[in-house]
Amino acid sequence: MDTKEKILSAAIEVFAEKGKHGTRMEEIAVRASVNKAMLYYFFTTKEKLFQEVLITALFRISKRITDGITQQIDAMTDPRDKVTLIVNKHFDAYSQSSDETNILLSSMTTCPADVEKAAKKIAEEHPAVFCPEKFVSFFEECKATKLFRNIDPRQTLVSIVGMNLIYFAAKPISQLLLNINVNNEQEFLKERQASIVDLILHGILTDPEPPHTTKPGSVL
Amino acid sequence: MDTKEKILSAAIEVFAEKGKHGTRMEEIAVRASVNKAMLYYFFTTKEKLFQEVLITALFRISKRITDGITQQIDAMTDPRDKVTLIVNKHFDAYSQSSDETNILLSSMTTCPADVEKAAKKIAEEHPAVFCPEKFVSFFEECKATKLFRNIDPRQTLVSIVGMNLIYFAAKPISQLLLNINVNNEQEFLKERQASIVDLILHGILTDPEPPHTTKPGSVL
DNA sequence: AAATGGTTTAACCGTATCGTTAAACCGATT
DNA sequence: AATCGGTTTAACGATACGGTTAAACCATTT
Repeated sequence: MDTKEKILSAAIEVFAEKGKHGTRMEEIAVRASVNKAMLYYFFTTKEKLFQEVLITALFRISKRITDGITQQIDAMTDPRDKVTLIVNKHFDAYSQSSDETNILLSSMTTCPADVEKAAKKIAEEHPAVFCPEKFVSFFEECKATKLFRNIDPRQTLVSIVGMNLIYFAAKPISQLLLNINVNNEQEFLKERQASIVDLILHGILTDPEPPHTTKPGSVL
Repeated sequence: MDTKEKILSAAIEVFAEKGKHGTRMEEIAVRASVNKAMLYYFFTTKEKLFQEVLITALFRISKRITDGITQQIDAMTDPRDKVTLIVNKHFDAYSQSSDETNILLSSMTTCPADVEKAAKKIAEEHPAVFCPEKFVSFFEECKATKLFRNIDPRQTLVSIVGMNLIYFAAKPISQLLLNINVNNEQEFLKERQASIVDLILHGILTDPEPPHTTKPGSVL
């Protein structure tokens, strides 16, 4: 791994832990086992390094979601399975890219303008990985065939993202309030994922009862 | 308003905008029209001031939710109305205490330990405002009468919080991805709130169809 | 082996920012 | 009017932190 890569991955770690403003260039240098001046040699300024980190994080998450879905969705016939896949892939992406998710979450609240900039750049340069409209039109189709109730596709997407993100965003509070013993977090995550799928399916399907063929989507 | 109060409310504003680490004591002083030394006179250190701010924020949000619900829930007979009320009051609390919500959101990701500490303190000192168990037992009752499906009450609560918080946490992204024109945000918020209620009702009720008596819960 | 150019280093600079301090202010008490 | 305690101020450390620089290093080319 060359120096620039070492810096970038150390930066992702530190920014994930401390947030944009809590991060010190010195700490990134130490964690990358690199002289501090190297950060400025490759990235010019903290601001620019952070933006590169943010773009990388957002890109990785989006790619994970999109790739996971596009690889499997065509093999499916039952729209119920497709919805399940969409929900599961969101959850997987957030739980598997936890550093990237943390960066995104903290940036959305402390520097939303940066997030907007990063999102716009990715949408421009990689339109294939950023495709909410695909989901929207899929939902529209299912509404047309009366398989889905009269729901707002965009709102539903926001809700899916919200339910999937919340636990990662609010770990301390959810654990405290809901008496989750952190010992078997794995177990809890599985239940959480299943619960989201269940709520969404019953929330949007006209007739949720018929069991769908398989249980797709990886679980951690 | 005395000096200490002036400092605290200025601090809430600044911490909400800039986050814990992005906030400068000087800026709080200026916004409170107070000499910087006064911050240290009343709060000793930035760390302690922040913790007071965090506790205040968490308390206000919790109180808003709890008060709103307890005032109206007893007048209701239909459990559908009660669920609607619970969801609506969460949404109202987050959208009305936007500074406090921002503080909570940014702290959860950049300093979760502080949030945990604050939450524990409130749970100890004000057990009445922190009552997730009430919601849980309400859900359990409705499950017993077969009015609710076999859902996990704790997971459902987390989902309610998640769907209600996500838009405030992720404004830039949701707006960008979902083509929401910020012009009529009010309109969007109403739709968002209604959509969450709809999804939850259909997601957890055994038979969601019978229309419920009134549309309770304030809308902004 | 000299030169070239990308890479790396130690040492340093300036300023932003947390926090301190000693004195002044000022209303209430005696 | 003297004093006393809570409050406020201007000025001042100390240092953490972002960023710079000039020289050294070193692999490759000529």
